[in-house]
Amino acid sequence: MDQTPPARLKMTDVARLAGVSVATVSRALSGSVLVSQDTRARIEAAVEATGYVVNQVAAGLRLQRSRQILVMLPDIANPFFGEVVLGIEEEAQHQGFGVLIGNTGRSPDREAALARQFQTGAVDGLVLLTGRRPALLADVPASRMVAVSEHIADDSIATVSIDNHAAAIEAVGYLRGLGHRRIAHIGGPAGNVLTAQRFQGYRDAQGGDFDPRLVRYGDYSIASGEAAMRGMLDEAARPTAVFCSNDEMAVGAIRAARAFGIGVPAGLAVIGFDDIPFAGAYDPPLTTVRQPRRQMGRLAARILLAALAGDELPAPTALPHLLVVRQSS
Amino acid sequence: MDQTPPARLKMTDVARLAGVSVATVSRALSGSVLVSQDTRARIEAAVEATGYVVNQVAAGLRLQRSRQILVMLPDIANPFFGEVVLGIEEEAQHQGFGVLIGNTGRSPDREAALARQFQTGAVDGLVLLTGRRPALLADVPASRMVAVSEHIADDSIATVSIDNHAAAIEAVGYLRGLGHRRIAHIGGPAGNVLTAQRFQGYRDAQGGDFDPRLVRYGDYSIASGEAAMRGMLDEAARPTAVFCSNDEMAVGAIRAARAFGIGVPAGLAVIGFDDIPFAGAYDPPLTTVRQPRRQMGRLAARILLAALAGDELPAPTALPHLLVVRQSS
DNA sequence: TTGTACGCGTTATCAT
DNA sequence: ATGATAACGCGTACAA
Repeated sequence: MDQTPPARLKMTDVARLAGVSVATVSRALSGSVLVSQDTRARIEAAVEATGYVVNQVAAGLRLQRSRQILVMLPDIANPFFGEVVLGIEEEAQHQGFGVLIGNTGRSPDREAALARQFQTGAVDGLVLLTGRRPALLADVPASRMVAVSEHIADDSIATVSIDNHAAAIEAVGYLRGLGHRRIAHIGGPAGNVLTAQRFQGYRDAQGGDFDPRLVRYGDYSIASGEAAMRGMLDEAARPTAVFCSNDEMAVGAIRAARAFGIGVPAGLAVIGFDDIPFAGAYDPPLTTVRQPRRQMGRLAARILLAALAGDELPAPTALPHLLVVRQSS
Repeated sequence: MDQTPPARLKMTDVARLAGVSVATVSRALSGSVLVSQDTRARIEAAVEATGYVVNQVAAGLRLQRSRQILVMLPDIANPFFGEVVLGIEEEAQHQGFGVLIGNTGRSPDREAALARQFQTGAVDGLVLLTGRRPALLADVPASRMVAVSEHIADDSIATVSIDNHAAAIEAVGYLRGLGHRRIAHIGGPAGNVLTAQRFQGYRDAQGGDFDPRLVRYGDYSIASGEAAMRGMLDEAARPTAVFCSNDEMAVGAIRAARAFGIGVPAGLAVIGFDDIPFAGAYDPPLTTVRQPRRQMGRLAARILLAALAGDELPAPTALPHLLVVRQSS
């Protein structure tokens, strides 16, 4: 039946229909003032009638930009990142940009493959949720990327995050207010900036009560949180509370406690981080530090798109976090 | 410092360096046989030395394709979709395609805005995780899209999914094997094909024990599952088990039971669907039907890319599911 | 206010 | 086996 695949129409077609040149159509469509009310109306009518849309690939070639941004993240299946992406996508789409997702799976190879996308002109800007700048992107100007959540160490990339140090102090301070002194900490991967910031907050809040034997590191998985907690419960001097660097590890800690016959919060108070959707539904509902993930994504996109348009990169600003107290503490 | 923003090099530059014409470079890079060992080596050396990569935008304009596919989904923050996207991305990247993510948020407006991307030439193909074909895409050939998880009603779009009817029968059959007869069902949004398939399986398994008062519908959220279950526990004749159409609603059902002082699985056996990462970590760990999400994504991408390359669309094949028995039943 | 014509970086056709 | 060159569809000097 549809013998002739309706041959997508081009600007020439619209021009012919409206009885003007392509230049005029182009101007009209890009909102130039250099076009009379009258002809503009005719052109718009023609566009309406045909359902014409500009070919972004051709426009991109001409303008040397693609109106696409790439989000690089370690694990899209993680609910934390998902919600951030939602915010990015919201703002990007609002400004007429498309969003590409690249999963690194924490593998440098995948990272490199993705970075190549950047070189091919398929992408104008980059949002980094990986906590580091891929090696291949060494020569891409900082004004074309923005980092979310994790500050990127060695350079001038704009960053959107909360004040992790303050959030950790607040969480641990809350536990101390409950009377806890032997408070453990399960952090993210060691050596990472984010991990260091939260650890420092924990340490500062603990002050003289700080005990290095109560600090472990995981990889943000439930299993790693459980393993870390088991390790500490095996020791003679057990903690009475634990501050975890994400909600998954907090769940792991609770499972470990349970395995030892320890009740939560009676025998062990637990605080997580992020407030993923499941945190409030767990049993017991998790006390946790909420990050404004959606808002972080939106802001990151806004900063990046502004930078692409030539604006200065803003000084890093921390978004507000919120300690959500539930029944695990 | 870097005064001259290193002006991305083009094929011409490589050609000059290798002492050949652009045509030859293009041929060499696309693996044509029409190029001698010798010159190919020289070209490869030049590429290596400069780090040149083909400009996909320009190639796309010439070839009339973008090597990008768009994944449309209702909610990227949902772990089910996240894992499917992972599979899609894996296969796509393997074949040199980029993946764009479009979040509809179940809003027709967003859907339309996304669909426009398709018309602009920015995208070659489409993966639908939304359970329906957007209105705007009425004239896009079915060979340029593939649906995952939910069969799309009215037409010939290729679909990748499990056998939902069989899976429901298996889940409910398992409960019946445990001696349950008053088995409730909390389904997804009413009117949706997927919901109907699982309901039908439930009904078939229940046979003469089927009782329409034990069927409710939710929106896949924890809250909706909880509300649905509360409704049934309020009634005189309570169910002794419930089969839920996803894990979130199963968690909601457990919370409702708890609020009524009913233990799980002692007072109420619960089965979920999907086996999201949290299912095994919940208390009690959830019995659930596992869908091979990653594999579904990979297969969908493979089918789509094959179709874009001209292959026939395969007949719908169901991927294997797996009833994972844990402690909630 | 509008039109003409060139170029964005590739690939494919046609010569050679 | 290689080279010259015409598209691909659009935006924008420049001319009118």
